[in-house]
Amino acid sequence: MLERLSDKWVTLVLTGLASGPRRYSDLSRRIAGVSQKMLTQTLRGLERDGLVRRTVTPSVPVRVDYELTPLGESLMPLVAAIKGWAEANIQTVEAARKTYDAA
Amino acid sequence: MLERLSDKWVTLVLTGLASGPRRYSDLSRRIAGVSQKMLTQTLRGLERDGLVRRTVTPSVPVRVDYELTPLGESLMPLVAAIKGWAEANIQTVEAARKTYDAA
DNA sequence: CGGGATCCGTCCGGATACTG
DNA sequence: CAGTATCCGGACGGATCCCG
Repeated sequence: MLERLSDKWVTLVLTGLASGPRRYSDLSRRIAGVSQKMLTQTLRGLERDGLVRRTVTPSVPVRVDYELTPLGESLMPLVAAIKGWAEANIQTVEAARKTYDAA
Repeated sequence: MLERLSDKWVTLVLTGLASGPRRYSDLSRRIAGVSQKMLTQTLRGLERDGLVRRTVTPSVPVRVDYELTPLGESLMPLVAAIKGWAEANIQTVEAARKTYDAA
C-alpha cells in the first residue's frame, strides 16, 4: 500500500483528477512528461485499488472518462497537503542542497 | 521534490526518526527489509535536503546519530496522515483488488 | 560500528509500431 | 481516441567484500 502511494505518477494523476472527471487524452495533456504507457499503467493500478473509476462510452471513436471514487477523494486532502508542503518548502530544500553539495 | 517524497524508503526512515534521534544500527533494525546500501543512500539524500541532521561522535567505535531537523519535523504530520489513511483503508483497497482481479 | 566500493541481476519506463 | 504489444537501455537495489 505504501508502495503504491510512493509511485512517482500516482500523485500527478490523482491531482489531475481532483477537479472532476477527465478523458484519457485530457489527462495525458495535463500531466507533463508522462508516457502513454505509464499513464495507462498508473490508471489501471488506481482503478484496481478502487481509487479511480473508469467509464467507457461506446461511441465512435470510443470515449473513456476517469474520475475519483469516494475512496479516491478521501485521499485528496493528503495529496493536496503534500503538494502544498512541497511548494512551500522547495526553496529551503534547494538551499540546503547547495550548502550540502558545496561540502 | 515530489520525486524524493515518492521514494520508497523515505517514509519508512522518516517514521523511524519521528520519536527522536536514532543510531544507524538502530534504524537498520527498526526498518524491516532495508539494505545497508539503501538506508545509507536514503539518509544521505534526506541530509542533503535538510530534513535530517547527521551527528558523528568520534569515539571507538564511532557513533552516528540521525535526527529530524525542524524542516523534517514539519513534514511528519503529513507522513503520519498518510500512514493513518493507509492503515484505515487497506482492507477496502484489498477488497477492491480482489473484485478487480476476479474480472 | 558505520559505512564505502564494486559487481551484477531485475525491473522500470521510454520509444515505437499496431489496433478496434 | 484509447489503448495493447514489444523491444530495449539504464537505473534501482541487493549481495558481497573491505576499511577506519
